[in-house]
Amino acid sequence: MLKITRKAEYALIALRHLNSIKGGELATVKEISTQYGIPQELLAKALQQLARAKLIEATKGPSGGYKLVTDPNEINMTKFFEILEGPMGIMDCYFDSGCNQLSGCNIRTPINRINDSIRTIFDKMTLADITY
Amino acid sequence: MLKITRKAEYALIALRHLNSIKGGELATVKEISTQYGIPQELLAKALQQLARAKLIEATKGPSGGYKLVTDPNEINMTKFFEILEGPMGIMDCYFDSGCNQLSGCNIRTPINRINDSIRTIFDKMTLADITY
DNA sequence: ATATACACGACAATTTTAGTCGTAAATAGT
DNA sequence: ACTATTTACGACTAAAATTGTCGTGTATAT
Repeated sequence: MLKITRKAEYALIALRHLNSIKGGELATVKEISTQYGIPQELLAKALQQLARAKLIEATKGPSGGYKLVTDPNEINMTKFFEILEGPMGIMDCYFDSGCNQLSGCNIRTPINRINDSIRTIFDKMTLADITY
Repeated sequence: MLKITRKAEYALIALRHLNSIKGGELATVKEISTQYGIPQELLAKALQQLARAKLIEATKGPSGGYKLVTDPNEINMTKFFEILEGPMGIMDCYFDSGCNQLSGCNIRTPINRINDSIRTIFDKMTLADITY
């Protein structure tokens, strides 16, 4: 429980990698997947999502690849995870309204407090922090 | 991602229910599952786990049921969740050693920081807090 | 005895996650 | 123009985890 997905894990490794390389340099999916032992296609999908969200930028063709185009201080982990996985909450009722409890849920309020605490942690932590 | 399981959710509802009833009174699985619209067998399993861990106590036979036998202030959420779900970490490498990254994982340290932060939240939160 | 309630392993169904494949589009180099 | 490289992306399959069910057994109050 409370696990992050591999896709998110892979994406985080890749982001950190992109953050570590110099200015305008690009890294390809192939390079990254080989270097860290990550399934190429799965990583590709994750990076495509990050590219759609404008965190990174793609260049197609030979000598293409990805580069980071957002200030690492601006990329917090809530945003990052929600790009890849959708809404982040320990229970769906944090976002959804469709709850089929019969006589009223007795834990919604405390669950939401836990959720808020976790979100705060992820809000505060940026890619820059992940880089040390 | 970062979801808790239904079993844990159900168990939390039940625990809170047990905490809300007076002193020596018992509540049966059937009562609780009916009242909150929870699958009976699944709730039964969760409560059996909590009973094995001595958080609650079972009485068999007619007029039997469960009651809380641990101070709600002593039941923190880390303990609670780990009874039901095993080790709590956003990535397995927080506990396992079997990691098949090739050239060394570049995110282990920050991941562990996140883990520690989350565990701290759950450590601090007890069943008593869940009760308001 | 009987009905009630917990104990528990085995099983089945469902959902989610992980990973693969095929095809298309852009582009650099020749 | 052709080729090799690289991203884009939907469809698909495989694997794993979660969720829910069933059958059987044990304890016990009446």
